Amino acid sequence: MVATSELLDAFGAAGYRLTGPRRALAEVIASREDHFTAEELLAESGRRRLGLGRATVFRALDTLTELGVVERLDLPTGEHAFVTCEPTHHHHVVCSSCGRSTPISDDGVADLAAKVEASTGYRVDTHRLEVFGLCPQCSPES
Amino acid sequence: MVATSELLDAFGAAGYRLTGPRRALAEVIASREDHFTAEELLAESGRRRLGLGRATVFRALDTLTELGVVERLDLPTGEHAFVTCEPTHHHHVVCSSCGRSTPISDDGVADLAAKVEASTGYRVDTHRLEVFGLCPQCSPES
DNA sequence: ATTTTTGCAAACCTTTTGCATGGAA
DNA sequence: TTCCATGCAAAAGGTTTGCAAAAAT
Repeated sequence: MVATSELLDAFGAAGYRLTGPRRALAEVIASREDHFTAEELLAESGRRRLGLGRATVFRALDTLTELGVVERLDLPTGEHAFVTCEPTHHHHVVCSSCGRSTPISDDGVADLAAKVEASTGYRVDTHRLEVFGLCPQCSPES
Repeated sequence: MVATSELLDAFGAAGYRLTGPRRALAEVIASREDHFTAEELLAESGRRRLGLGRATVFRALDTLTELGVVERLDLPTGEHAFVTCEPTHHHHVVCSSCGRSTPISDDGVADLAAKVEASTGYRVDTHRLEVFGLCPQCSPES
């Protein structure tokens, strides 16, 4: 969950132009609070008559991913989805029922990386953690 | 890294038939010590004149994944790859230079899952950790 | 004016499916 | 002999690309 302006600022700060399609897309993304696929954004943009081209959506997602305001997830089903995120958080729990996602701090994971270095001898430089489960709203006893 | 027979046993134990193509594929997989994609197995099977069909490779990988002797990875590049693994280990460090992979015990990760439950209220049921780095052989100072 | 960005459509790549044939049990 | 597994080729997804037109700086 991120404001439209944060997405636009990310484009601006990195020297990308603030075009109509990018503004439109930023709004579509900001209006979602769970994860989304490129195809979903495309469909939504069609519904709202924003007329975004497929290529534009993919290119923008790519850019936003590089800028760190969006992150690509690989769901257990193999689908590629995206979530918006603060540049400092690096992981998410995603609800397997409603798709909502919540950031997790990287602390524990960093420790883990250190352990891995110690036990395997690898020089770790990237990691990706994806946690799936039921969010409080979707839990049976809530 | 896994023996051909382990792969075959997995098929057998689960009630799948031990067919020629499955034997052939098991050997191709066993001969690889790093991760591999479906396409690579296909290419290798072509080179060895094993004549495996594309569908067969995908179906077999799917089955082996369900049986837990193979695991699907999503590399940072977005590629889908597979590694063989013992059914009890659930994570890997993979070398970004040579592709070799080493299993990591799940211990620390399980703790992490508990922390996540506590801090977010999610009921965690699956997680996926992928760690990337340089293996000892590919490290600059080795 | 210059350079980036867009949309379109086609190309691409990977994975899946339908179905008749072949092979295991 | 029965049912599972295979191969083929086509279909289906999802993502990328080339290029001329449009928009931002």
